[in-house]
Amino acid sequence: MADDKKITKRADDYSAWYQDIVLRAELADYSPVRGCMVFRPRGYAIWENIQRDMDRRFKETGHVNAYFPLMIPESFMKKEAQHVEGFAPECAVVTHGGGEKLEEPLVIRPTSETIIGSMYAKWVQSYRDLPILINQWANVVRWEMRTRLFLRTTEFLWQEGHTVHETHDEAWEEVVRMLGVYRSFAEEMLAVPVIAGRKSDSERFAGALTTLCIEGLMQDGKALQCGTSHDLGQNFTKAFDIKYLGRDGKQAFAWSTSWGVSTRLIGALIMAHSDDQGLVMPPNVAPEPVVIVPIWKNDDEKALVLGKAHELAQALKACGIKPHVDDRENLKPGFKYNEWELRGVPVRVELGPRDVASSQCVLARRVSGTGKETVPLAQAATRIGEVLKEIQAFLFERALAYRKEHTTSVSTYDQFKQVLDGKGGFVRANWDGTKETEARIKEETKATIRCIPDDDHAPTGNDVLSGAPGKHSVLYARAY
RNA sequence: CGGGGUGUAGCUCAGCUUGGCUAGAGCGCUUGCUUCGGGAGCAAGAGGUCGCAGGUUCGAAUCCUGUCACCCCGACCA
Repeated sequence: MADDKKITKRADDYSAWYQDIVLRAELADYSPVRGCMVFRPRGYAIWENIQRDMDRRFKETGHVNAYFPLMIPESFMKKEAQHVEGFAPECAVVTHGGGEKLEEPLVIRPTSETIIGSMYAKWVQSYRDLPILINQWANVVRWEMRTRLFLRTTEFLWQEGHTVHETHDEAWEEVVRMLGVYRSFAEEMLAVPVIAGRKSDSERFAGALTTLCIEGLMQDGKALQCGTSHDLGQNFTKAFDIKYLGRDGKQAFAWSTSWGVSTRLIGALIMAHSDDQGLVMPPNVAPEPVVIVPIWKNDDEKALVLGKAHELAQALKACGIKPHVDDRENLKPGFKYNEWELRGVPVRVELGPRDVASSQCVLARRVSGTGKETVPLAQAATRIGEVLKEIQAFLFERALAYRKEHTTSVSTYDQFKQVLDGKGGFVRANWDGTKETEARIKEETKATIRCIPDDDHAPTGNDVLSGAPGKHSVLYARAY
């Protein structure tokens, strides 16, 4: 009843708010191991929903799943120069096993390009063996100095696609295709609008020629990278000797790609939609899209109301909607309402004796509400289906409006800094294409080039900082 | 690794300055009864080697030394 029921307001302390939401909605918890987190059932359910839909999209684009080992011989990591350099500082290394020191240490995968590359070298002989289109769902470990639940932890879950192609053109097509898959997934399922584009050289994946990405914008005005797709060129195929006999009878190195999204997406979901009342979940990935709260005073009413509640649940299941009947005895309905709101349930159905008597129920929505709505039981399932769609669309539109509001084009460095320190968000500016400018802006403002958007046009103006002719029109932001 | 903070019941914390009797509160938990349409009430109960290790003392949650852990803020990253 006192303050312990409240969660921190976003305006007061955004990080504390985020932490409150994750812990209070029981999505995750801290673990005994520093930097590692526990995915609690409600948080893991979101990941399962993400996996199910994304896996379907991967299969539809011709991919198959496989699984490669957690531990990678240390020497593999060293075969691609930039790759080692990029990942060495954050690798966990196993030095002992079976009570003995290992002859060669094993790296816990921070990503699997190397071990998968070593296998592909065996599997690829001829152009007829290409393309290879494999995805794996796995955990990876990257030693992090500072961690945040879902957004950055030492161990996290993800999927990594690794493909090999005959030509660079085909590989590039794949890179673009998968970024498109990520983009539509983020927008359709997570209701998070994202900007698709290309990373600058300094933000590129260690060992890639080009990294494409989707970037989302959170409610505190900071950007969050939501997925990446890499054109690895022949860097790894040369390092691991992935060669094929071509149509022309000559040996050639293949071209490879990799792409991934992680459980960080759950952090994006939370930060994009939730409010000061708690979690807000888009229906398409919510652990519980619909909760039915039965109301009763005595055993007779309980039997009556619960019976109807389960009937309604059946009707919803028949429509492909997953309902949860909250029949806990010891809690009053009012308490349950508040709890499910904190947990982000999109639609709550209230069903009491008076409703049963008049064959109706009451719908309450977590967002976009115009008060409660009374619906005849016979039409409830259909109506709930409609409301869920409305909420899904509403969340996307609201997030999109926020992003439009928080994307500002600037032509001077003063404006640039003013926007960053003011409303935040994406700042669109011309860039001269040099590392030096990028580094100085990062140094001075903590903003990085999030991406060179797909609609990059030859800029007419000059670089905001250096004043040199602009090469690209890019999006800057402070980022997670 | 630098700066700041915190370790006492499942959670949030009080007690420590000025050592002393059986270590407390609220919430949560268990049992029972009454409640139940927006965070229920009463009653009884369970639950703590006071982060850890030394030291001072007749006596330490409290004082001293050391140590560990975690959180927050800065330098790397999906």
